[in-house]
Amino acid sequence: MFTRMNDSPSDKGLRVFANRLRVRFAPSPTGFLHVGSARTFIFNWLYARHNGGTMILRLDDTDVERNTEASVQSIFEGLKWLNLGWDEEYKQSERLGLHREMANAIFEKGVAYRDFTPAHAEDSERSGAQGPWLFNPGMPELSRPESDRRAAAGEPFAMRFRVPRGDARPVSFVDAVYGEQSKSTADIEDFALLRSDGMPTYHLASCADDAGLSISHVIRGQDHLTNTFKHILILEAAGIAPPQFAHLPLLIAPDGSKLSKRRHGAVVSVTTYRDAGFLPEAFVNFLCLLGWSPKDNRERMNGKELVETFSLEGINRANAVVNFKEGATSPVNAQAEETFDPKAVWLNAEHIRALTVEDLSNRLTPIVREAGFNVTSEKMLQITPLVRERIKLLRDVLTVADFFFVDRLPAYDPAELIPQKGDADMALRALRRAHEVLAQTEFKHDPLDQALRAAAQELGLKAGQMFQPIRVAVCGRKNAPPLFETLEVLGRGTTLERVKQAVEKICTAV
RNA sequence: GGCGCUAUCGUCUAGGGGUUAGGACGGAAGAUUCUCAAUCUUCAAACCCGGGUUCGAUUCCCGGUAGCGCUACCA
Repeated sequence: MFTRMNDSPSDKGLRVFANRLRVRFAPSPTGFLHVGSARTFIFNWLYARHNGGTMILRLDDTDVERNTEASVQSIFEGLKWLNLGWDEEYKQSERLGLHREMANAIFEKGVAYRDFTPAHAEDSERSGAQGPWLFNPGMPELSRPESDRRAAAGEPFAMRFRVPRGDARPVSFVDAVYGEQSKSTADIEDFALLRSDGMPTYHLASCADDAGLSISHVIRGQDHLTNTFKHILILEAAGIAPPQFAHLPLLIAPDGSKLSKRRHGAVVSVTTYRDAGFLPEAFVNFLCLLGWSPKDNRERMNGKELVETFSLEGINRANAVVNFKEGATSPVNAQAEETFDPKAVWLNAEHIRALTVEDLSNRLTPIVREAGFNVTSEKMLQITPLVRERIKLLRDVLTVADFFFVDRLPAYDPAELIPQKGDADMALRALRRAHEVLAQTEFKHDPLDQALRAAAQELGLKAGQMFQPIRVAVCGRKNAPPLFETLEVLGRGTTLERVKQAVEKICTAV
């Protein structure tokens, strides 16, 4: 919890939220919503809800060069799909005054200095990771009078934090996940607070806003673990007590590299999961299981259970692999299930089966309609129980139940109509007899079952030998939902028509 | 290069000084229903390496190795 200390840069912007648990998710709008970011959002949200705290969304948009409105929209789109919500919303770019005040306060205190080195035109092959380590990436510090003179002359400068070096000391904090952390100031460079265009850097803006918004717990990716030492330094200089930190292990690709859209494709974007037919609750569940465990062997959990069970103690420290298939193409196609982490797909199927028929039906209907089929809600309600245990992703309904939606069956191989250990003649006999039986049997499960079994016996066929040709005739393929339920939904007219067509198909094929 | 973090089945993980190292996904085999799916049963599959501490380490400590992160006027 932030407690105000003396010396704070300003009272403006430092609203005091009395002793409440407040967390934030602070994405920078430079791309789509990444699965790793989504998980960070979820963990923050869970922590807030579990403890009755406040969830804040803050757009960290201080990098004017890279931010785009499209990205803002795409992040909202992803978050909206997650369907978790948040309580307060801010934009860093609207809080610049606060950031500058903090920078100036630190400068006036003598803990920061101006660096007039021109900004490097950043290039991709920034190999600064080699060579000797520089405590000051820019230029040596100028005397204050000269610094003032050049600043007054209008020369642009970046503002750097002067990290104690000759009198190096350890900077430490306790991370809720990684435990005690410590690093010597001798190993921390003079990082920038303000860019030469006057915009704050991430470090400064983040600290100022976390303080300003009274963030009590900063839960973020482990890539910020070492940055935290800088943040502690900033906070110290500004006279503000640091929040509680909890760093999350990172989500990585099967090859151990970090998730990147360029290298790994659409599987790293949240909306891809939405478009492929994942249930948001299943996706959230899946992400939770990456780097966190309820420790009681539970896998499928709904939102309520997650909120009840979630704790920072359950978070582990090793990076987690999102086990998708490398090099997969568009996930919204027939191979979708091969593309995603198998566990995500399985969990989705689990959640689908846990849905009520009405709920599932409501989620399936728009997908079917968008695919160009006219289907009434009533009919979807009938079809849903037949597909529920056969689909893993919502979109699978299009391939599993297609024959319910079309007027004419797509072409299929007449050989499919021939039953096990049978021939074309057997198929013909079965179908002709089926046509007669179906013409006069009530289209309900039990009567159909009895009549068709009796017919099979009459013809000296095994039940399967009777049913299979009918199944293929009405579904156009061998693998389909149970026959009698299917016929019931299809109705007599369609059924008889398709059986008749099957008979003709065999005749012309022979 | 420097600094930091991490290391249990292919993947996600539980566990922890003495265990047959547990579960899940995926894989294999079988049972079951009119096919498929679902369900059930069974099987294969792991403590990175080397020292130390200890009666005993996968577990604790140190070192190595590997991976990841930071080392930007990106976040």
